[in-house]
Order: sequence, then structure tokens, then C-alpha cells
Amino acid sequence: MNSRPKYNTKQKDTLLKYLETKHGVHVTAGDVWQYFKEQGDPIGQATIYRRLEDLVDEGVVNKYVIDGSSSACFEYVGKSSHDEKEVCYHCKCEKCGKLIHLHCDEIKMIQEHLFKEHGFTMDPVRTVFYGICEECGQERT
Amino acid sequence: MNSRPKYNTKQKDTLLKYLETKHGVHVTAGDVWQYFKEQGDPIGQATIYRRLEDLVDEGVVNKYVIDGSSSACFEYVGKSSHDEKEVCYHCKCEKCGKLIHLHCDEIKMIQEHLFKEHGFTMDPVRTVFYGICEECGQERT
DNA sequence: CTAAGTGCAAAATGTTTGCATACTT
DNA sequence: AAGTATGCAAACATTTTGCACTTAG
Repeated sequence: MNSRPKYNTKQKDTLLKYLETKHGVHVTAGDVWQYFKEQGDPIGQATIYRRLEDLVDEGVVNKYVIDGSSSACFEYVGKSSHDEKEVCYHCKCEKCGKLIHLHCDEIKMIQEHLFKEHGFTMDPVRTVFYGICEECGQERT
Repeated sequence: MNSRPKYNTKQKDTLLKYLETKHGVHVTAGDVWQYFKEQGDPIGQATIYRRLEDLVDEGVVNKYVIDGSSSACFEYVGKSSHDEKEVCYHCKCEKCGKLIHLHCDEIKMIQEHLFKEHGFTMDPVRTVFYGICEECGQERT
């Protein structure tokens, strides 16, 4: 079933190591590319996209597509994130554009509700809550 | 506070009318453009993007950025739903693409939680839950 | 008349693909 | 040696922008 990893290459390795250091943070493909370029150890963007996609398929990395930002975000979540792993969800402020990461359990209530009542298996990884963040909410212009 | 609509134009009008007929359905900017082109009554894409953006700002139209599809989706939701209106939320199946509208109160829990614990005012109108719908969940291929 | 809106075509993004070359096993 | 992976550059798709022209109020 899993026939993902074939050959080990320097690029794969370096990329994964880099992503691990970015645990809990969003990175775009461009970020990654630029980082390695600046390190004087560039990786072709094609490779970055290809590897990133593989990692997403493997579940090691999450991909978010968020309104407002033109490029997709990737986040390292580690292997085995499918069950008990730390689930994080995202809130995007429609005013200032800030993206907030939240790690807490309330989302499970929703998940359960959606599943039990509506048969819908919600994917917290892909779901983004839109709204107004604290700061923007206060500065009632 | 509301200084949105300035001049009324044929394009604005036609666009809105079209969107109304697509209530509950996703349309991309490209869809809209093509539709009017085929009608022999084309609207420049720049205009479509600009008008669509306005409508999103006005809250008349929802914009979804969905992973997997390269272009943003728009959906007419009508004026209203800003305060005490019937709150409906959306679940989008990532597999079959179906969009499910739900009307129930559980979402208020989340809303409250987000607000009290995180100071985040969630906008249920804009927020879409991604996941797998009942049918797709069963046909475990 | 003035400000706003339109449409075109060009530019800017972000992502994907074809292909020759280099690397893994 | 055979199959993968890489990197470049070109191809793509979508969305944005500049600018001259038109239209609504």
C-alpha cells in the first residue's frame, strides 16, 4: 500500500530536517526555496514542490490553502499524526490577515457533533475558521 | 459605515443576478467569465474579479479557497446572516465536492469558545468545514 | 463634469511539467 | 544497469494592475 519512499537523496533529507525545525510554523514552498538558496545550498523549486507533495501524501506534512495568502502553507506535523497527534486548527483574521494557530480540544466536540449528527467527517487540518481577531475586534473603527 | 456601492452598472447587475441563480453552488471566477462569454454578453475578467471581491467584502458572496482546486470559489449567500439571522454553516466534501448546508446550534458553542478563550470572533458565514461526507466516507474504496 | 466602472492586454504569482543529467541501489 | 530524483527553463493557470475609454449620477 505504501510505496512512497524510493531513493534517499540529500535534498529529501535536508528538506525534512529543515521542516522538522519548523514544527508548529507555516512555511510556503517559496520560503523553503529561499532558505536553501540563502544557505548557499539551493534546491530546485521543482524538487521542493515534488517533495513537499510527497510528504503531504505521507501525512508527515500538512498543507493549508488559506484565503488571502496566495501560496499554500506547509507545516511539519511528524509521522503518525493521523490519530493521537496534536491537532491544531487555524483562525484567520479577515481584517488584519493574521493567522492564529490554536491547539485545544474543543474542536473535537465539533468534530463529533458533525460526525454523529450529520455523518460528516471533519478534517481539522484543512478547516480554517474565518473571523476577526481580538485586536481587530477591539479597535472598532 | 457602508460606503460600498457607488454606481450601478449593467455588469454589476447582471453578475449579481447570475450569482443569485447559483445560490448554494460554487462558482469560480472563470466559470462566471465563461458563462457570460457564452451568453454573448461578455464581461472582462478584471471586472469580474473586482466585482466579486466587492461582493465578498459586502458579505453577499462567500469566497472559498479550497485545496485541490486551483481557483477560488464564490457562492452567493445573500444579504443578511450578519447578526441574528439564521446561521448556516457549510461542510464541503473533499472527495465528491458536495457542499452541505447545515442549520444547527452547535456552532454557537464553538463560536463562544473561540471568543471567550481566544478572543476570536468567528464568522460562521465564511467558515467552511472540510472533510468527508457520509456517502464518500462509506464507499471506502 | 467628475468620479467610478469597464475592458484590454501586460505583468505578477505560484505551481507544474518536459527533459537531459546525476544519483541510488 | 535500471529506476529515481534533480534542476533548469518553459509552460500554465489564476489573479492583479496600468491605463485609456465609457458611463452613472
